[in-house]
Amino acid sequence: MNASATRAPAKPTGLDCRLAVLGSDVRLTPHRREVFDVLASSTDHPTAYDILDRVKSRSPHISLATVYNCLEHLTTAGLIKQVQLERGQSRYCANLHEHVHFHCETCGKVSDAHPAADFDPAKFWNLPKGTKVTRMDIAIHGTCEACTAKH
Amino acid sequence: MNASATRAPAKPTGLDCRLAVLGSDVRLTPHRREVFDVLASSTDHPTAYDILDRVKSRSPHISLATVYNCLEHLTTAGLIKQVQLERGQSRYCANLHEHVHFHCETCGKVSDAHPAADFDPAKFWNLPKGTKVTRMDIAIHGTCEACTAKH
DNA sequence: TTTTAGAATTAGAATGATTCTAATTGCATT
DNA sequence: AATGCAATTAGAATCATTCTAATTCTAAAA
Repeated sequence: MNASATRAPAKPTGLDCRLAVLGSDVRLTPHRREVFDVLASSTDHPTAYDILDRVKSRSPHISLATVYNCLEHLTTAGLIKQVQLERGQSRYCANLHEHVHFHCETCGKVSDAHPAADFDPAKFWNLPKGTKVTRMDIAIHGTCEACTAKH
Repeated sequence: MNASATRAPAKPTGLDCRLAVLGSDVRLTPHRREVFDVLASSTDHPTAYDILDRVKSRSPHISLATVYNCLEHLTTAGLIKQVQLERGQSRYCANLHEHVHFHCETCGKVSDAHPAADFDPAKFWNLPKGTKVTRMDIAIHGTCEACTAKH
């Protein structure tokens, strides 16, 4: 799957440098870096197409296939998260803090909400003993502040 | 969208009977009833194809399009819920109680988990004042009891 | 340096799930 | 019995994504 699996680990020089975050192991090629940067500077949970549009301003020739490829590698490496709020397009987000997604059904915007410090979600559901939790996807749908105000 | 919008409400006789649950308003045609019954007697969160297979034992000529159509009407009426656990096929469920979905990443099974009585999810996330919550989708991914035991 | 092998990138084809379309059938009031 | 809308159907179309095969790039080996 990655270089280190099929040959001796390369010395990280040039493109082969890796982001040593969270045990990730991705070659940070220019495109992957751009996709990551776009996401890191976005708070609106863009779709693959949104990301393509934004990256194109720097790399006009990047293809949709490459965007998907970059997103897959960055997701696998744990640098970004894929978010499935409804059927159809996936959205992506670079906020790695524990958070939930609020989706406004009126204006369509998606924002992050962070849990209170003492929130321990697992204990609120009666999961059978022995169940292991690896991740939770929590999506809250409703009407955001601004849309509620406009009533 | 439904009959009552375009003509005077019909007296509920024959196929035109409606399920007076939760303010819903669906014509309960034989196919819709079968789709609903299949779902009501399933705990495994079947996909549209799964439902097609099961309904076919009673109605061999039912088409996939009709299954989708029935699912849409039942969902709109609030009689069933559409569940999006991962990208790809949607799943459906007739459990209308407040619950979350546990998805075992090892065996793929999906089960319901019910929250503790004192669970008030909204207060755990710092949503801006004025935000209205209409529904929450909570999916927990991990390893189920049985798969953990097999280790 | 040149070579070479594996990755990355690309355009376009293929896939999978769902939605749409147009034609047909069925039901319930006129 | 006639009429009109809703339900059903098969198949086409669509959408998002994944796959394929060809090309280009990169970094270690020679």
